Amino acid sequence: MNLFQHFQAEVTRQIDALIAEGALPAGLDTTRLTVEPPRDTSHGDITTNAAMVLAKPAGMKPRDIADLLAAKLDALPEVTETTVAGPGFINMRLADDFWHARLAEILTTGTAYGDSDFGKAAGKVNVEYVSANPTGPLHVAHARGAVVGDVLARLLKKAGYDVTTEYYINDAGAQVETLARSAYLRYREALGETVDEIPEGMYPGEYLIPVGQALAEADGDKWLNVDEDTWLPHVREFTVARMMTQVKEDLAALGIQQDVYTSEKELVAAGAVDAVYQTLADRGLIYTGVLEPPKGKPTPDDWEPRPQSLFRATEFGDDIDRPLKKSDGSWTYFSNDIANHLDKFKRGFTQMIDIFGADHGGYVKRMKAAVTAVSEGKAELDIKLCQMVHLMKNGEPMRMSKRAGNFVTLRDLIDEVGRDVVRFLMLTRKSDTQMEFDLAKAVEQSRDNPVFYVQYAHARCRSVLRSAPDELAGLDTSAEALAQADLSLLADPAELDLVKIMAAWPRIVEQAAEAHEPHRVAFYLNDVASAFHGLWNMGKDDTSLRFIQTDTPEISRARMALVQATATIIASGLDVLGVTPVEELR
RNA sequence: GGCCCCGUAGCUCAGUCGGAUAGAGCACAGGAUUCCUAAUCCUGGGGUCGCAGGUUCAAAUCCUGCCGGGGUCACCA
Repeated sequence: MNLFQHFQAEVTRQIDALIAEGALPAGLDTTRLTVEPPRDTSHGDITTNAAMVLAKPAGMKPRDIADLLAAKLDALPEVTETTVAGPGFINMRLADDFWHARLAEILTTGTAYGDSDFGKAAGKVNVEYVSANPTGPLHVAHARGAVVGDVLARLLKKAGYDVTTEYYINDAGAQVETLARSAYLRYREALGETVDEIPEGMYPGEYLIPVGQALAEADGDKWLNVDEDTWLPHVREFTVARMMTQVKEDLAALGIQQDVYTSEKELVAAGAVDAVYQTLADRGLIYTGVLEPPKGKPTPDDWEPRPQSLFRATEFGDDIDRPLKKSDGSWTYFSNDIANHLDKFKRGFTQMIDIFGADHGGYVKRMKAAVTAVSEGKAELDIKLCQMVHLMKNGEPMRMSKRAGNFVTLRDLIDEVGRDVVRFLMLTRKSDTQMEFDLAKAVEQSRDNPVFYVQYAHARCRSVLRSAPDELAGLDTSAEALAQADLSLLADPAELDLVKIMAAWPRIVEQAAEAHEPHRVAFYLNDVASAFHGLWNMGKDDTSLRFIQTDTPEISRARMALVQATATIIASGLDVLGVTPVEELR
């Protein structure tokens, strides 16, 4: 249960009661009313701005409304204390029983705690991420987008959304042809020819050597003495397929497997682009025009003012109208991507989320404009831009050149620090701010390393639970058994504080999902771990606060419930992040 | 020059569809070891929320204009 939502409904009910009594005028709008945790916990457990929101429409002073409402709320069984403070906040303190019930709820629900049907009514959501060109293995630069997209999808699922994850394969266009020509050189090499140097503009990477070998093995010299027109389509298919296999393997190493892979080439071949062009043309959204060269910077050498097919993106909030065809008459990348998004809309997605790198920032407005146009305003596109990640080692920036033998591929990074560490650390910053990723800190076991810090808290919990049966005469530490413990014995403020933080998890899930901000989960887990470590250390100063009290088994049992719940919450959060909780850290 | 993102403590960053006295970690100073270990915790100082206006009961948050950093700017993807 999201307790804040629960009390928001309660506050609204009490307002209705006051209206029925004639104490407040009818017809008040309560949509801006919020029930939240107060900024300062000394103010209470929950707070509402109801009185301030209602003051103007009711034509009353905020404090007067607050006094009326506070008297009503004070009568609720879960509320032990209400105060009116500041400009008209109503602060409430909740009964210990209420918090104990939340603890029991966590234990009986397990890691499903925080699951919600919040997103049920939102319609189908599509999250497209990575979508890297299949011209080579994934680079470290892809790591952030991959993690952000994957965790966002997991988060949305937990919040009740109907989510599909997708990878758009850019297998049309000139770059995959260049890839094919590069692979062809490796193929000739495999058949014994000497290729001194990979020409400028080709892909020189060694990863194409096995591709050439595999092709030679499969087809022998079949493609050796034929025209490019003959071999190119086959070599292209062959190479792209190999590259995509590798991309999928690299993503799998990060724990990512997308639901749907859409091929740009197949969309084009199926006529989807022609169709969307026709649709837009029929609606008068395409015209032939000449674009101005960009101002404020030198005009490109090959600039030629020429008439081209333009999409009226400016009608949907873009800055200029955007070209749909290249000078050779073929579709632009943008055209194909419009077809891609229309295809998603036709498959029933009314909410689309694209995860892009920050270098695609200039593409955002036109794509949103296109989605509005092709869906006639019925679909919504959110684009999350992931800023660059600077790889560091001991505070020194790492040059990521292949020549220096440094890390270049995503796989290298995973091999170096591990999948869980990559996943967690990519979420320790908001996605739209640049971040540094320090390879030394990433594997360090210290407070500096949030992955470790959270895992350590979980391991401590598990450790105590493992040793409890020995020290407490075979105590049953299963969650079901512990939910039956006398939780009223948890009365220390520090213990209750931990419960309160854990009880906030459902709200965190909903809010992070709604905001499309998966990093909030990582920050929340840090808070849970911090509260737990703090409680742990209190037992060092005051042994009566230790979890295991051999002479008072009932207290121990209640505290085991607290520890079990903490492990559960951390595991639940880590599950959203796709990180495995560890049992021990030895 | 246009557009997008960022600007919060010495450093790295949080900050809830606008809410009360703006928070955390690092660093610095001092202190705490029978549960998983001081790999952790506690206490302390530290701020014109880039600048200037505006909107209102209330602005780090929304609007406008500047300053600084990054990205991007027909036909590539």
